[in-house]
Amino acid sequence: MTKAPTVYDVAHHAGVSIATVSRVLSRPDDVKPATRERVLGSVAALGYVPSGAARGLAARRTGVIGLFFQGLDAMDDLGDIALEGDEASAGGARIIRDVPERADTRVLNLYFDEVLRGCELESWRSGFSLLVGVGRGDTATQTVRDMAGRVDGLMVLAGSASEEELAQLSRHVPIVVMAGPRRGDELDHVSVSNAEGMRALTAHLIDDLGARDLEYVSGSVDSPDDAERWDGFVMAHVERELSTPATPTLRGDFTRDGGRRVGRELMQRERLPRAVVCANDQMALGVIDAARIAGVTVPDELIVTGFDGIDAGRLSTPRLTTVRQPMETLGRVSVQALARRLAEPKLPAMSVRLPVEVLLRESSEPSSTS
Amino acid sequence: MTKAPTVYDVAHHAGVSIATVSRVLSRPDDVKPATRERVLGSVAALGYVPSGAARGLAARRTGVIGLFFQGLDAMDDLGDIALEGDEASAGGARIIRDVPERADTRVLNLYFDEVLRGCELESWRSGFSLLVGVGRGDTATQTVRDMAGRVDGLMVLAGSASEEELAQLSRHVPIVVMAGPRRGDELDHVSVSNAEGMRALTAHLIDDLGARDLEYVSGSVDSPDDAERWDGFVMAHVERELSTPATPTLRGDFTRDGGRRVGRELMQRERLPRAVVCANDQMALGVIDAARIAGVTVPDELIVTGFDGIDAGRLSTPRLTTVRQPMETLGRVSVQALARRLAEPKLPAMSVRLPVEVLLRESSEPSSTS
DNA sequence: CGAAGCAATGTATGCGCTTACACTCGCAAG
DNA sequence: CTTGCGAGTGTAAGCGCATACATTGCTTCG
Repeated sequence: MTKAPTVYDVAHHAGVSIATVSRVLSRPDDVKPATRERVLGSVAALGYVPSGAARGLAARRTGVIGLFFQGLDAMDDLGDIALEGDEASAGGARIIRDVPERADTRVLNLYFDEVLRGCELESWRSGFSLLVGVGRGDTATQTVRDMAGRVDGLMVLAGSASEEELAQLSRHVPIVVMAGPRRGDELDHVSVSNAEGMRALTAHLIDDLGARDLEYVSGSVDSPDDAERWDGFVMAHVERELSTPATPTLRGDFTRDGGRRVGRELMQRERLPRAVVCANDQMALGVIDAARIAGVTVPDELIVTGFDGIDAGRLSTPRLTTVRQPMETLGRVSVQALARRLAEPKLPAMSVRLPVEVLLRESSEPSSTS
Repeated sequence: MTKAPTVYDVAHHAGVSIATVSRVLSRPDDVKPATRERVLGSVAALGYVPSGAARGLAARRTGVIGLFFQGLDAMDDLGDIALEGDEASAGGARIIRDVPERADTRVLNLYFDEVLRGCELESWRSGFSLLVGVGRGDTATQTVRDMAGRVDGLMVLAGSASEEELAQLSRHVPIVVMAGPRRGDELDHVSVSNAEGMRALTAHLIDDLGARDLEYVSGSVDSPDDAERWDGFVMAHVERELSTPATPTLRGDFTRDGGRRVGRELMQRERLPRAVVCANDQMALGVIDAARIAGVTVPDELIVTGFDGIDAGRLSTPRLTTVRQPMETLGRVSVQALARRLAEPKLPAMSVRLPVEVLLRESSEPSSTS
């Protein structure tokens, strides 16, 4: 934490000019081996660490790409965590009998975790560092602009920023929109076959399992993902000349609790639908919770399906039939798209649509499979 | 993507000097309201985005903190993902009958996901951006130095970088070591009560459940976490004047597959131990897999316990008894520690030790609880 | 033996901002 | 009518690096 050495210090120590130091660090082959070794020796001796800011400023690129997304709702009511005093705090272990009913207070955002992991992975492979930013409420605009000012390229999860905002920012840095519908813009898009997946799943329920009365549980009116899934649901019906309401009748909020609530409402009906098709896995798990409490067996009395393919659905009982999104792949491909755009800025805008997998599991399948 | 406007452009457009523009953006109150509005108008009109690099260089702080960790093993053999052509690729949906036995090829690193989430959360709350970097093999040193050069502070997951490396880097930026044992260094540490937790769990198995012969499954010789957990295991034995081997006899590799392998070996013994205490959850789940295949019931014939408290253990059947680490809290507290260090650089090195929770669930408890 | 060419290194400029300091007012106090 | 002062703004000096261009010292070839 003393004053950090700079190129000048290293140059002086090694008896060369700063240009040579810079070259040793960026294009070592342009320097005579003897000098190179000497410079590297000085670097090590002084503990020199190049300033990313100065480097970025001079070179006009930073080697950092950004990932911006909307924060979790739960972030709002997040308490402070006391940072203990200067001395080591006690630590310790508490024993808890963890019965299944204990409320799960943890904030889960499994969807995004996987996307993030894909981004990390691919950033590493491509030699970029990854700057992760979450926006929340009114600071969101500020945050995303700030990020745009310090990265070479930006990936934005659909819905995290307004289109105008993105359009403006895209004049500074290339932007890849993730998991959103392709708009009439010039941005690069990487998305997922939401409609296709939901359509295929719905078709399976109708054609193969003979279900006729299906209910759709939506997560949020604003979510473009949800809208596309609903479209797929409707499409499968229309193709078979079956009718659906104009808009989803059951509304959750993408959370397990929301699913439970919707499930409870459903269980009070005098007649259950054959299948409940949920816009995501968490809500589906919630519906299954409600069914279990009401003594309704899944899938015999009620088929429940989800969307996303999170781990929790693979580990639940019964395991959840779902449409698995390639979330990690989404992250990876987005980074690749960005890398490509950076390499060739004048390519026309591209739009990649990733295929999904409909995973048939016990929450929908006849028990023979189990 | 045209040439980006700079302070000069904004200043000219608003008819002020660049200093005023800068002030409007950093300390708005120092500027007369009328001028401020005019400048903000120009900013909006030009779509000005300040350069993070220039800002960081001039101000000597960037508002970015870094999180560095060792990459996943699976990163090595990671195939390429084809980025489709310029036109929209087909997308689509494939239907798959997902029987339970299907291999789980996904790379899980649930542990780190939660720490990362905690860091994100708290960074956002503290007004920092988070730069995430993974190191892998020989590029690790390069990566971490690079990060050190562009952040105000750095959090390093224990074991991701050598102590000398950290000592050197800490002369440039404050460093917080996460989840590692406190060394005799001047770095700030945030860690978790590994030994305490394992000791409490082991004591419970011995005292309350009457287990006498316990086996410990270690994950890696190099892991300081593992070493501490082993210490706790031994401690509980020593306190009761029971003996243990000098070093763990069963070795997994922290993966579920590794746990399965160890489990298979165990199942071939003529006499099973009463309990298998695993150094993490994934291995414990693998051991349970092996037990199920061998027809051994958990917990009646064999008690299995894990460590970490990942979701998969909460959702498994039977649910896994484990020691839950406050991983998200670990991330959050680390950010706080760093923020505090940045605010008051000359504070003495601090060491925070977070408490853990021993979660008793059905993989260890008599079935009456179930 | 001299000119040309090349490899290796040095010199000097500027990237876009922050900030110490200088400066200009307008106004209250002397 | 000065002087002093503070609010508001401008001037200018870097921050630490990359890089275009200049320079140097060799080698090579005519």
